[in-house]
Amino acid sequence: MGTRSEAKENTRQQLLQAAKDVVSSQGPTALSLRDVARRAGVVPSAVYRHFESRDALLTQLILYAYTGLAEHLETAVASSEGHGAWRTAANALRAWALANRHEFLLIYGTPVPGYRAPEATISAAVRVAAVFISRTPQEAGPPADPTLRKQLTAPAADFGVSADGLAHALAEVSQLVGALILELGGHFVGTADPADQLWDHILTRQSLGGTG
Amino acid sequence: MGTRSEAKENTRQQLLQAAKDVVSSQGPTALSLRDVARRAGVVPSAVYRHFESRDALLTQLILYAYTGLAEHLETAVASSEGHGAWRTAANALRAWALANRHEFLLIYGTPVPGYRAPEATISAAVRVAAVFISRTPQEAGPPADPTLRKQLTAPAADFGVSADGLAHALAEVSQLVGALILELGGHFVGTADPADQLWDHILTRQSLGGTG
DNA sequence: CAGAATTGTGAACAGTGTTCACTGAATTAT
DNA sequence: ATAATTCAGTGAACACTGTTCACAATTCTG
Repeated sequence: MGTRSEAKENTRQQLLQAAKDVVSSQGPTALSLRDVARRAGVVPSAVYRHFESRDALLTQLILYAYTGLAEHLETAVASSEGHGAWRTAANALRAWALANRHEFLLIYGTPVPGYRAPEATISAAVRVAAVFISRTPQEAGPPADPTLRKQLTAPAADFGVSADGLAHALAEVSQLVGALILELGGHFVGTADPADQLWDHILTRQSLGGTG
Repeated sequence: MGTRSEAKENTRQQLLQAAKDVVSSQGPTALSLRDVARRAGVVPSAVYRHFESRDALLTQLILYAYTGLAEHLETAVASSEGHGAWRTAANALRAWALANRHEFLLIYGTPVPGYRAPEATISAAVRVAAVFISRTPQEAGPPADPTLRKQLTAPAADFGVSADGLAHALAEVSQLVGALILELGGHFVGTADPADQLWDHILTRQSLGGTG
């Protein structure tokens, strides 16, 4: 230790860690650049040596949230591959969302203003999507419309599934994300709260879905 | 005119209108109390004669968003009652969400920090939910688990449907909201973008769903 | 008409993100 | 080895934010 670039990396990591702590416990709106600097033992303007702006710092946190979720999902499905992989992935998604609600909402909640996804974030998002897309049953549900199939054929090829399979996956993931958003937003209070049973019910519906 | 209470109502309405304009065009994070005061031609501290805080002002906007959506849905289904009412409601939901994205995210996106739903908001939320719940097919999808059915029986009675029907509605609404959240968040870019066809596909799946 | 109530004022406070001239030490070039 | 350059970190400033408070002015009430 002792080199300048090492020092730079150190305080950068301290800034990131402080920012993660704040977001994880209080959410992104509570993220103050000055507070982060304070926690890292540095003056506010020093943060600009490492990040272009407060939003750029937040963008980094979004990236970490994506990769954290992707790794969580991948290890979950890896330890129980085969049948029921979709259910395993779905349950891992919910477990992660409940344990990291602010990070989950950072990804799937209201987009942060002026945020344009950088390349690294996109690939991390694809990692998350791939876990589900590659584990969707091939011939479940009604076939996609010709227009939809045409739209999805190319991207489906990238994931190694059929257009119908991708359409199926997108529809099902929408349901999972929607249920979690509603649960985290307290929209099930008065009906399905806690939402554990409803979640199981949704998974059962999904595994029974299809034309036959 | 000329009375004090009328004047109070006037500036209050001006403040609300200004706030609505900002949120509608730039989203809630761009809502500045000082800016709202400026637009209403009043000094910042005067806002506190009408609203407890900036968050209280935002809460009012959430309420307006709820009632606006509820009215939109109700008129949509009223003008085409009968068969296909669910599809009509769903399409009205999407149309409203796309035309009022910030308001939609105000309701279903990341919850604003420190927000506790007041009574008026809850009843408006119920209005929205009721449009869908009362139009769900009774015997579609797998039956709910005993635990889930027990949980949902009482609230289902309030809506005049069975517990299974409510479980069905909650699952389907989750899918609709999830698809819209993902669409508005740009998560379909690269796959189902624009998402019109995927939306239709989801609605078709929903109308075909069920055990028979 | 006198007194109470309350809408709006203007100044102040603590906080925010961001910019910029600067310092001092580590790196590189001579 | 010495001089030049790079650059992480500093501290002061700017324009902004939400919020509070003593005060003025006007309307309502007894």
